[in-house]
Formats: sequence, structure tokens, C-alpha cells
Amino acid sequence: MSKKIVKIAVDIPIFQLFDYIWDEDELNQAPKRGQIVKVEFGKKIITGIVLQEIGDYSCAIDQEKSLKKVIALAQLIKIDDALLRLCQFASKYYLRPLGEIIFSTIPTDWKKTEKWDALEKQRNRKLKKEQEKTLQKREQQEWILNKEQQIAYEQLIRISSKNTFELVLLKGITGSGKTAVYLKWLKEILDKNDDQCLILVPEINLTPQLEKTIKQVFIDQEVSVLHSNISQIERNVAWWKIQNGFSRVILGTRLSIFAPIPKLKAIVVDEEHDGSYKQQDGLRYNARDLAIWRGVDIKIPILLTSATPSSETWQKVLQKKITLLELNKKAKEGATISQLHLIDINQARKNKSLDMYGITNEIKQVIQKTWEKNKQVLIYINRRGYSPILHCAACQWKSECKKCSAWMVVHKKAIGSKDFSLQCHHCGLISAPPASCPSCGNQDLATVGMGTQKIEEHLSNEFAQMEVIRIDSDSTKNKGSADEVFTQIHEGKPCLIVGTQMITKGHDFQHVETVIVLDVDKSLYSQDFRAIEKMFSQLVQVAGRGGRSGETDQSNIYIQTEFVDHPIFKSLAEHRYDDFITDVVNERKENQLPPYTYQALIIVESVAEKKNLEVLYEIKRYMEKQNLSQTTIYDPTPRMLHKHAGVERNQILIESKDRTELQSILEKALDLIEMLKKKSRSIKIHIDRDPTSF
DNA sequence: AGCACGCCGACT
DNA sequence: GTCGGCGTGCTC
Repeated sequence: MSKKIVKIAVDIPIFQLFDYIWDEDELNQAPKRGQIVKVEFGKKIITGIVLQEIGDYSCAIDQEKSLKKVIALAQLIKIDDALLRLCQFASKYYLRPLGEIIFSTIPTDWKKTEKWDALEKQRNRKLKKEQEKTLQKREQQEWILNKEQQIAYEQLIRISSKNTFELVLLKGITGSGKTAVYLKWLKEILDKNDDQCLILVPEINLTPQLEKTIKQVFIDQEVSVLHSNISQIERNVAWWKIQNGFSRVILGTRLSIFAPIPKLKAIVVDEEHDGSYKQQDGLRYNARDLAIWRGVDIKIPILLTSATPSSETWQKVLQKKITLLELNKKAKEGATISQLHLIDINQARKNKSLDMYGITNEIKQVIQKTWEKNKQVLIYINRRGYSPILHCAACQWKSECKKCSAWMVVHKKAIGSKDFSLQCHHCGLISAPPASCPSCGNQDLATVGMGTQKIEEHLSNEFAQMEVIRIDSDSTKNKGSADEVFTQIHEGKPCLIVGTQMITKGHDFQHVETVIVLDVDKSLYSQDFRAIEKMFSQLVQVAGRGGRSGETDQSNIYIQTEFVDHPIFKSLAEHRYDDFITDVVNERKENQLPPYTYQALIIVESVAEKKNLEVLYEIKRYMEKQNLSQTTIYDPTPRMLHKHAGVERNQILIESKDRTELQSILEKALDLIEMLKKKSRSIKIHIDRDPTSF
């Protein structure tokens, strides 16, 4: 008989799977797992995906539900089995419906059945064009690895020749040439066979240099770039090319971990410590962790790279679960490791050498000296806007956002002007500043603390002869303006660069000799147990921006702090990251924190906090009915940003020493959560597995 | 997620 | 008398 029953996941966020009839006579083929199909669902026509064949239709005559038929098949696209397994794992681990995950990984056009025909035409057109395009033959980049790089490279080759899973960490100081090592390795893999590889990067728009390099290195291989900012058509084309093996190198952000790569032979997770591998909303996955899972599943090596490995990764190093390859020398001859100088703010205050903007005379002298040497200065302050808060000294009123539990940030319209606005960095609300204090009428409102704009303004006045360039998401909002600014900096004219995190990623500043870091103190004693590790890595990154070319004699990093005795600075000065992160890992063990425990959050959001708490207590009581020998369930607490855009957010933290126990508790809780969601649709409930923000 | 069914308030 | 509010249930 030619009628089969198939199990189908639909493109709707529900956990339930549905059975349909697969009529082989009508569809002209046997059911295939991963096939995208068009089905009637209720009264609507939607897309679904075949998961498995569960038998002949005749055998199910006693089936009480009447089954509908699969209407049609999507011809061009099929989900690769390895990808399906990854989605199934993610569905189970992150407690999300399978259909939702699978469909979130494919281009949106494919989810609309009415677009299928047009897509087929589009593909044929695009691929024809692609074939006509001859790859330009350019000079192949010559690879000269130093001894250290060569050793790492050879080890990687040995590892990949074993054709099995192996987790490798390439740990190298900034400027040691990690990229060259892994690109040469991937090139070697791809030159042998028709294979593919995946390179994950934290944020693609911040690494245009890497994209350029990769396209140069893989001169005779097709490179596809995936991130959330590409157009729908680009995404479709990339999908076809990747899926049929035409694209050999896939470079992308965290979402590319779900790319359908049939001949995947290696994954590189570049800058593995970077927080942006964790998605913070919707499907809250961690691309680094999924990369490792994918590697185990399809038996390929996974290479993590970092100058400052995360505590999770370092724990695996200490447990000998990772092959560690190290690069401890700068790749470019003469390039120097920057030297750390601490500036004691307390001392400066006593000596009256601290100005009203909180900048010490020492910093100013350093800027002056660098200027006289015709070099550039980089000032890192991780805060955009003019000042983080507007404050009334008379009554203590502060510029709080009406819709969020956060302060509105003062933004100047133009540097030097008096015209400013208040902006909430969380919900985007912008309002005109009050002329006087809304609470007591005081005319004298003051800006407290400093952001990039205030520093820019202040230093422009102090160093009138120097050009001050500000780089943050406000100054580079316009398309192309970032490129323009960076080009200007690369020209090498002496200047002062003031910037946020944006300057710590991807860009080499060859002419920077002095790096200055303001405002580290709040991270030193933060609530967030991951803050110190993050701070260290940011300091290493920013220090590594200077002295890259070997052109400067010595690059220096100056840090202003109240806590000169904090141990982080000793490790930083001596370039002892290993010791630092080992201490961090040991501390986590003592305090029973990740990676020694496994965490999950249950987050409830609604406009009524009271409702949130009721729901959370109900979930907590429900979970506590289970046998919890290894697990602690904490009481409901407000989220870090308690109110966001008018929505109250509360959560409970679940902490377990046992992953399996945590999994079963969460699975059980999910039943209740699904019930509660249906009962009251004004609330949202999320589970955040392995959370990195609270 | 939609969409239907269903049971209570202000309208030509 | 009805139009429509959104609470709950269902989708093979």
C-alpha cells in the first residue's frame, strides 16, 4: 500500500507533534525525514517538517482521529539529518518546541508555502549567475608561520586527520596570530576534499577585517557569510549554496550554528569567551555549547580560540578534557606586549591632582607625551552618552525611566552645546530634559558620572590642538560612518580616540601607543560572578589594540582605579591569565557556582508583579514536590532590570549539582508552565538554561 | 501562534 | 435586541 503515516512538527510554537497521511501516489515519493511539507492545520495552510514515518495508513484504521493528507512538498530544500538531531537536542535541552527551533533556523521565505514557486525560480536565476561568475584569480596570500604557530598548526593537522571529535583550545595572546593558524588548518582540510567548515565569530559587523582575510585566504573556495543583518535574498542564496555543498567556508554569528552544512569537517569558535554566543531572548541557546555538541554528534574537531578563555572552557582544560595549544609570542617581529600602569585615584585625590571630571593629572601628562611623540591615544570607557544620570542635589531626584527600572542617560545633541536629551538605553524612550527638578523645582540639575560624550568634550577643551574622535554606537550609527572613522584612524595622524566596547573588538590600531582605561571599578566588586572574568578579558582586548605593528617602541596601558591592590591588576601586569582564571575556577568550585553547578532561570513577565509572584510560587511549590537531592530552588526575585518597557520581570533561580536531575525537574515544570501559559495569556514564561544574565 | 466558540456590557 | 470584548480550548 502506498499510504503512510508520518509525524510532523509544525511551524507553530507548540510542543505537540501531529500525524498526517503521506500518499505516495500523490506525492510521487516515499516519506523522507527532514522533508518540508505543506499541510492543512485547522483551517489554515501551513508548513511542517517530517520527523519520521510511523507506519502504514491501513494499520491505523482504528485511529480515532481523522488524519489529513500532506498536501505538497517543498522541492528544493530538505533538512539535513545531522541538523535535525541538533535541533532535537536543542529542543530538549532548552525546553522549546522542536518545530519552533527548526523553523527559526531556515530562511523565512521557505516558511511561506505560497512563495515556494518563486523561490525555485529565484534559485535557478541566482545559481546560473553564480556559475557564470568566474572566481577572480588573485595572488594567494603567502603563509609564513613562526615556530610556535607552526607547531600548533601541525598539531591541528594531526587532530583533524583522526576524523573524530576532539575539543581543542587555541590560546594565544592578542597579536600572536591565532587566526593565521586556524585559517591555514582549515585551508589544508578543504584543499584535500570537497568538505566544508564553519567559523563562528561574536559579531560580524565588528570584524570586517576577518571577513576580508578569509575571502583572500580561501581564494578558490566559495565563502558564505551569515548574520542577522543580511537581506532575505542573500539568506536564501547562502542557504542553497551551503546546503548543496557549493559554499565551502561558512563565516557567521551564533545563528550559523544552525546552518545546514552537509559536509562539515571542522568548527572554529573564535573568541570563545565572548558573551554574544549566548542568545538572550527567544530561544536562549549558547552557540559555543551547541558547536561542541555538534562536534560530538558528527565526530569532527571543534577549535575554540581565545586570549582569555572563559571559566567554563578553562575548567575543561584543568580537567584535561581539552587539548590545549598555546601561542605566547607576538607574531609580528618587534610588536610589544603592553605594559600596565595603575593610577591610584585615592592618591590623586589627596594630592589634588584629580580634576572635576575624575581624570588625574598623570593621565593628562601621558596624553601630552604621546601627542608629542606623534602617536595616538585610545581611551576606553564603556559608557555611551554624556553622563549616565541627571541628578538633583537638593532632593536627590534622579532621572529614572518611566517604563524601566533604569536611569535615563543624558545625551548631548552636539558636543559643546547645552542642548541635551534623556534616553533610556533599555526601552529606547527619549525625552526632553526637565528645565528644573520635577520633584522640588530646583533649577540646578547636575550630570553625574561620565560617558564617552563628556570625555570627548572635556578632552577637546584640555587638548585643543589634538583631534578627538569618539567611537560608540551613537557616533557610528550612519551607514559607512564607522568605516570612515576607522580609515581616518588607520592613516595614523595623532589623535585621541574615545570609545566603548566597539573599539575592543576586531580592529587593530597600528599607531596607538597609549591605552587609557577609565571606570573599571564597578566591575571589580560586582554582583555578577562573571563580571571580573569579563573585565579581565576586556582589559586584555583593549590593551592588545595598541602596539600591534611593531612600529611603536613600547605600548602602555594606564588604568585609573580606587583599588590598586585588587589581585586582578597583578595578574594583568604580569600577563598571568592562566593563574587568574585558575583562581576564578577554584573560587567557583568553593562557592558552588557554575561551571561546578548547573543553573536555570524561570522568568515570568507581565504588567502586574503580584501576578508574576503568584505564578512563580506555584511553579516553585510544584517543583519542590519532586525528589530534589542535588538541587536548590530559590525564592522568586526581581530580574536585574526589574521593569522593562512597562513590563515587570521576576524569576526563580534553580541550581543543581546534577545535570540530569535539573533536566528532569525542568521537564516536569514545563508541563505546569504550559498549562499556566494557556490559562493566562497576559503573562509570559521563559526558561533560561545556563543563564549569563540575571 | 491563530482562530473559533462562548458568555457578558454599551450601542444604532 | 446586537456588536464585540477577550478568556479558554484546539489544531493530526
